[in-house]
Amino acid sequence: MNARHSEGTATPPASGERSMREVRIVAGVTGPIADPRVLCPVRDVLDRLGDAWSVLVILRLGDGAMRFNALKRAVGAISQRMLTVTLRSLERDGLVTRTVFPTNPPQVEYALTELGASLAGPIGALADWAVTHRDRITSERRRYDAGETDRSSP
Amino acid sequence: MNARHSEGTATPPASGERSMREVRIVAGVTGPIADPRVLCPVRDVLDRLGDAWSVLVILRLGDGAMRFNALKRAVGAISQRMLTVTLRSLERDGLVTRTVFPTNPPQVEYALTELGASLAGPIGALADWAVTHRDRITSERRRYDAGETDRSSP
DNA sequence: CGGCATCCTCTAGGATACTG
DNA sequence: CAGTATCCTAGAGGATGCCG
Repeated sequence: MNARHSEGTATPPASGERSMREVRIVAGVTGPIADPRVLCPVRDVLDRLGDAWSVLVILRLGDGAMRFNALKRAVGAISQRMLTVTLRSLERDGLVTRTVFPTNPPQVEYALTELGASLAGPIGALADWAVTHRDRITSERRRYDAGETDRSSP
Repeated sequence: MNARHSEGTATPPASGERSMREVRIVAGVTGPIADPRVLCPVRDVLDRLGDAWSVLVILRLGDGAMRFNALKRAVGAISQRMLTVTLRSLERDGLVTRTVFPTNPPQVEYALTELGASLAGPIGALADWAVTHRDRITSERRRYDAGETDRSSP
């Protein structure tokens, strides 16, 4: 057999949870999208947080202001270039402040703005979901990879 | 002057909100990261949702099961290839089901699983944040781009 | 209708080296 | 210390064409 069944048709609105439909409306996804980069608030945020390092940097700055190299060590495998690029873009969006102390050698401190700190909510929601469901996803993934022959053999 | 001040040092824990530090612990970001793709739950989810189309597809499927081409039309500017790729990977993670009806011509229906539907929470949180702060970000961005000369001229 | 397979492009991002 | 500049590669993703 080639078809995989389950759920049939619907999206269960779940018990006390928010409906995906409601979220779609809030997200402004009501018609076809011309360009994935425009007109969708959720995509805006994901463009902002979806890159490899932004969230890791934000989480580190959540503990308080840090200087460039300390931040680099704390984050880990990030390259100097990417830390610079990431911080610039976070600064541009008003999520992070950059303060230069004209000492010698120079000291530069980065810190979350209130706007940046307010991301704790959304990021926390993602973290909770991830922690709750990661085992499930891992097993689903294994199952899928195991039954791969279903797709090619009749 | 070259330094931009604000906030000084700390991350305000805000009124009744969640602290970024707590989120960091939940996210498992307690030591330096060797590879951004491993050991951080939040990064796992963002790798999953951060691409250009996944969330848009998920939001569409939130209204109920859809066939391939209907979904393609609904989403908009997505290419056939990327819709296929996105759906495969969502299916692999157990977020979406794929049901083949052996009619002629063939019909294939996609639907959210319960696991996929449970993303309404986190995605909703992102959407709310985005809608609330998008104007602020836009203006911050404009302000930054305007004062750009500060960085190069002494 | 619902796909693969192929080709081609463009960007994210690492490595390295130099500076105020 | 905290960058900037340059070079280079891998992978994301569009366009196109063929197939059951």
